[in-house]
Amino acid sequence: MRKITIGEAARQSGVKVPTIRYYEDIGLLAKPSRSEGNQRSYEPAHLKRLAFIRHARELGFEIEAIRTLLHLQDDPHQSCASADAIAKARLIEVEQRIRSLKALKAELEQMVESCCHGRVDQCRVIEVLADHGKCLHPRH
Amino acid sequence: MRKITIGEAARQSGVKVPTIRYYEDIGLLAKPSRSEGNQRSYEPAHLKRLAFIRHARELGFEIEAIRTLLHLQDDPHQSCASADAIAKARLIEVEQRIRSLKALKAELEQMVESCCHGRVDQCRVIEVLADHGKCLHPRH
DNA sequence: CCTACATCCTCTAGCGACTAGAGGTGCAAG
DNA sequence: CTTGCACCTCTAGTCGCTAGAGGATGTAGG
Repeated sequence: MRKITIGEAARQSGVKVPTIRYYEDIGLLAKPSRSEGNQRSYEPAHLKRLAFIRHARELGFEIEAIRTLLHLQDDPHQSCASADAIAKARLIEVEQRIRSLKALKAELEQMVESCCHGRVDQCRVIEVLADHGKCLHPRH
Repeated sequence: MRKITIGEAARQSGVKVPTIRYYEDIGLLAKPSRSEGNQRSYEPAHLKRLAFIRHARELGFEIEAIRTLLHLQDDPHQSCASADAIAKARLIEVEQRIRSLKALKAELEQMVESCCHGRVDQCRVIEVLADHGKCLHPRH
């Protein structure tokens, strides 16, 4: 049998040991069997699950979304419309976030460029922060 | 005198009432005087401060960075190098975040496009999540 | 067999930046 | 005078972990 310890599972999956225990606590990862000395003993199925979770987290999916995706994966006869919807929602979020970060970037660039490199009372950085009206775009 | 209640300060600054109290708790906003009935009573200086804080939060500065920026603002003879450094650091963060979100966006687009719109067992969305190797870029 | 040491166990508390709710008081209009 | 909103304090919850205490287990070398 190819059972491994939590430390080894962490190494192979790239998910930290306390995080693996946390995922078990919140019911995202099935409880593994235990060794005689009460140590967790993981099987390949757990590792697959961890890889899935890690990948989804890297893509910014929330835990609850991942829970749904895992349920979908477990029931392969279901329509994948829900998975599609979750991914699309995430895509829209990411697109919005990029747009708003780009606006921020422009604002910050302007702030930094116009910094007087002198004393605070002439500093554009502080000034712009104090007065939203001095921004490039009134809404960001 | 132009003293206002916390509710009015919230309306004028766009910062929610509990958040204003929270800023007071953590020492970001000076304690206002109180009315006879123990209600907070804000002056224009508080509103300016709140506007500054709100604007900085919108630009994604952390509370501790804002604390530093506020200290700088209070001492206008200081060099603005620190303010400059804080803004530059934030700019770099934002640029990195944009880059990584763009990579995510590409990944998600591919996932969504290749969704079979059928059953889960043929679904690319689930499949890609389960297998990082199917990503556009091995590192995202 | 003993010792050292890494790794494991459970449990609680902390992070940042709020947000929600309970239970009570103040205040202004009808 | 009562209704009803806005205010007060306090505690606890959110998300997704992370850190640390205090103890048990497992393994490698002597």
